Amino acid sequence: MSEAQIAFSKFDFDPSLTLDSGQVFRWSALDESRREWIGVVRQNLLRVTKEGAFVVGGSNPDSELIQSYFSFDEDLDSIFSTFPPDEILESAKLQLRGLRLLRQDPWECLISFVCSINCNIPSIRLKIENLSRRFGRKIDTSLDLRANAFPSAESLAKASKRDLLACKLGFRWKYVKFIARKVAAGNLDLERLTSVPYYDAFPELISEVSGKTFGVGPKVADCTLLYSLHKTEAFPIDVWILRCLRKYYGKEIPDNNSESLTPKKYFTVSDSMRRRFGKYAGYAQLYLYVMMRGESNHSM
DNA sequence: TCCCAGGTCCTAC
DNA sequence: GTAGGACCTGGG
Repeated sequence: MSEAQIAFSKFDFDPSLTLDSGQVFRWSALDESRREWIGVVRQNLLRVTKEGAFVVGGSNPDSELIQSYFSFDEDLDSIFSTFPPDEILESAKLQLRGLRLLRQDPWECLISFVCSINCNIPSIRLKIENLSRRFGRKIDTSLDLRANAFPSAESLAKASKRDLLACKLGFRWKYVKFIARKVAAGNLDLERLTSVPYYDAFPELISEVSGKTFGVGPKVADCTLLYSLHKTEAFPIDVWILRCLRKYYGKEIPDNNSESLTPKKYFTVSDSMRRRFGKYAGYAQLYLYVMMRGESNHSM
């Protein structure tokens, strides 16, 4: 095994909770104990435990990249101390100690959540794996397994409908291709959004064709902003969070009995949660989401 | 065989 | 603005 790039001992970190939280789809547990995980981070293959990360394939990333990926620059207790008194969140914090928000590659994250549209988690993973195997660069590793980096925007922009369908993208193929072309052409600069405030970055991510949105709606945009660009004000609303809010924060949800989530309602609910939880609302979202999945025992 | 899934688009009001 | 249906496809 390679030497540890970075030791995690001084950080509040639970690999199982973090890497199987639904914010990322490229990690697998190496055994039943779920203590060791293997996954792709940009061009590298990493083995991760509670104690540290080991590079087992690809180039040699500096430890800053890994620190940043796990957001070790942020202290979870300090973040929770910014929330208003909240029994539900306090309970989630106790249950989910060591769950961290990641800083993924924004391009991969965006396409991953496009792949998530009307899909369950195993199916999302399959799509991302298929795309990587077919279009991504192979990662050299001494381990007895195959690993590929996530494909570039250029390679997906050039991909044919036939090839994208072969990756089991279904109707999402046209969204992926459209967004890939936009990024490859330089009309959407995701890295630049790192330094752009949440409210300005959000509309830039919503892709449009002649005035109409196409492929990236508010949920996918918010997931990308939160899980990769680290806009912690983002509060993605999906069916699980909606169920959670109805159950615990019912008063803040307009027309509480309707299942549908119109764009206007999305912003109303999301903004209301941003006002409630503040600058780190996205951390609250992550904890509430994982708690809800755990309650229903329906994850994976 | 049928039903559902970390949404989004389209159409008809 | 809003509700309701369609959408590819793998897995229960």
